[in-house]
Amino acid sequence: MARVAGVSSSTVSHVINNTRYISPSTRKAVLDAIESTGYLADGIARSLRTGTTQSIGLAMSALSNTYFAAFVHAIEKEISRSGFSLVLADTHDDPEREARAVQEILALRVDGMIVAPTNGSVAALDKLAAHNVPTILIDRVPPDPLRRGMDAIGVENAEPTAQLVDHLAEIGHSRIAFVGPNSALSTTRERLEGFREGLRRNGIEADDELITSGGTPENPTPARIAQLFDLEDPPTAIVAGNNEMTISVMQQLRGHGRRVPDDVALVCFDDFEWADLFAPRLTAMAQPADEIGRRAVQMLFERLKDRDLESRVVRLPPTFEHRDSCGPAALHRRHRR
Amino acid sequence: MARVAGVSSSTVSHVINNTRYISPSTRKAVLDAIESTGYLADGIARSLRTGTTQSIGLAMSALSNTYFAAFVHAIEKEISRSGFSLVLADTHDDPEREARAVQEILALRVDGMIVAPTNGSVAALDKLAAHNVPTILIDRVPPDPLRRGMDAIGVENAEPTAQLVDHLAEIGHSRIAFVGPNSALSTTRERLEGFREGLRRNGIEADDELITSGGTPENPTPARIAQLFDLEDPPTAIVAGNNEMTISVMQQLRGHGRRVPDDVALVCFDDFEWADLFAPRLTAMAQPADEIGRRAVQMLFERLKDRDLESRVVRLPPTFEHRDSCGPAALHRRHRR
DNA sequence: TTGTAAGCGTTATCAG
DNA sequence: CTGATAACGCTTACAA
Repeated sequence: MARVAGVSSSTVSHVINNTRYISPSTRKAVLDAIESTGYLADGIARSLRTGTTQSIGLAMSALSNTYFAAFVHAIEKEISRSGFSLVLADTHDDPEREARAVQEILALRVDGMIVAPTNGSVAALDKLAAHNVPTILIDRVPPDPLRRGMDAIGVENAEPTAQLVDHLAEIGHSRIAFVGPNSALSTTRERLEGFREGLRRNGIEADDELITSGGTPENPTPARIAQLFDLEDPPTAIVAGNNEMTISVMQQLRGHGRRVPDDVALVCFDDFEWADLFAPRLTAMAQPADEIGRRAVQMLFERLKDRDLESRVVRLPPTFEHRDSCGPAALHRRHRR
Repeated sequence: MARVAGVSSSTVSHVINNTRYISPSTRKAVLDAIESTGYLADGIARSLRTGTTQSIGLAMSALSNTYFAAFVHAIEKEISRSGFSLVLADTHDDPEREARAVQEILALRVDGMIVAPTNGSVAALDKLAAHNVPTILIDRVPPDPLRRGMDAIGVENAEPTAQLVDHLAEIGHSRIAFVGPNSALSTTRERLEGFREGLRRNGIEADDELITSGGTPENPTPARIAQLFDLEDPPTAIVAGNNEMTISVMQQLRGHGRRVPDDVALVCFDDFEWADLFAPRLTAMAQPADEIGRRAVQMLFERLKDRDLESRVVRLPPTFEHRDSCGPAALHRRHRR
């Protein structure tokens, strides 16, 4: 390549990177040679030399969960704005697969990482910390103090879930169920806590029969949800703990021939893009997924610039999308204070 | 690293890769050293040396389009099964951004690529061909002969779309509109062709007023759809050309106060995971996205093994999901032959 | 204004 | 059975 332009390799490097003055004539010669040969600098060799890959890794159960798609979208957009590339690996919310995913991504020597930790992900986080890779935790904000060099960003969970319960209580429900995903996730724990607080402050006694979260191979989520309807005194309202659970609940409801909102009220954490367009129009707590993704990337870039930044934890509020999966809006208004 | 284990760097390399016999004692010494230092081989240096990165690139408008999420999911799963990593870039269905995306991914020296070409993507494909990167085209199968070293996989478009029209004609519709995405995409062209064939074979004259595809800045898709309802003789049935269009149509329908299926029948190309659970339950042509994604990866790996393979083009059939967005099923049966 | 040469961390060849 | 050493394709002092 240096040969075809008739110059030295360092000159080529300098014109590509604009890193020192080059006479117009030789610059043109090099540019022409690049054009004609279709030359593209080898990022691998460059990375080996400079120690930076201009790429960042993303590890989450990104693809099984439609809600995460919005995250990935926002993250990709923000990253590519800076000319960085995105390396993606799915953790399937399993600590072991997560560790493997992180290991693989790390081998590519990404400059930074964004991880939606699956609780029990000490192995993966330890590895990240050991290798001193700037990391942003997203969605699930661990309660324990953050490791050095890590930030976290996610949504508020407890109070908004309590508000969902408030809403159901206001319109007269007291047999309220909670259907959550994997109970080891910090988001689930916080939402469940909010659920209990909601019951408490509305004077409703908690009934553990109405709380189900996580699935096991022997008793998977669908079966757990179905059990709710076989109770002697079944729930009249359900709080779905996330996107996936909402779908699961709807499936079981259909299987049992119950309609929303006529037979049972449903509110959910996480919104759907199409929630307005199809019936039942779900009343939901909508996460600002776009902003969370965008800010996660920004925080990462800030940390890339200054690796000694203090660890930061950011919580963003979700917004209450009031639709009619708890019954027609008119009915609610009647009950409101 | 070699020092801490008290051996040479080549020995370390050989124990990591199991590439020649090492005495149990030294092997143990090396393994211990790896363990204690948390050493992780530098993939960058390795790649520079071996010329393979164990990563493959994916360029599609992956994230704006929910339907593609299923592709990405399937692709990621299949790739990680082989221990490869996934580098992702969004093309936003724009040739220029696509070229940039491909360039960036190429700089990372991925071993192969999967691309959902945005028609007009000659630049990107030329670059791929010039750099001799094994490439699989997915979703949009170009009609022209494939470049050397490229395969293509996608769904059948024309006949299935004609079947959608058959269905509408059978239950008595003759004012049938087609709402398609970007008309430059091969999928759109094929589906539109199928739409026309469907009209033809059902003895319905095509009315160009009822065909809208692609949006321009001056006349975006929502406006185009809205115009359909302002016609003197508006459509009584609509064929949505993909996922996104289905949502757009539903939005406009709501804006105009028309209900599905009571006021207008709707069928669509592309299915939704939740289509069974919410009303209207959409009658749809469901793509085997999982299989397409999986086979795309398999084809790529085959080509990685043998770069002189003949170019292959694979078309998979979608399945007709008959639900009730054209009116209750009973009504249809009455009209069926 | 440009060229020379060292070195990034591996793997592969060749000796021993 | 293991160790030197060259080479992968860049960037960056340093020299000219």
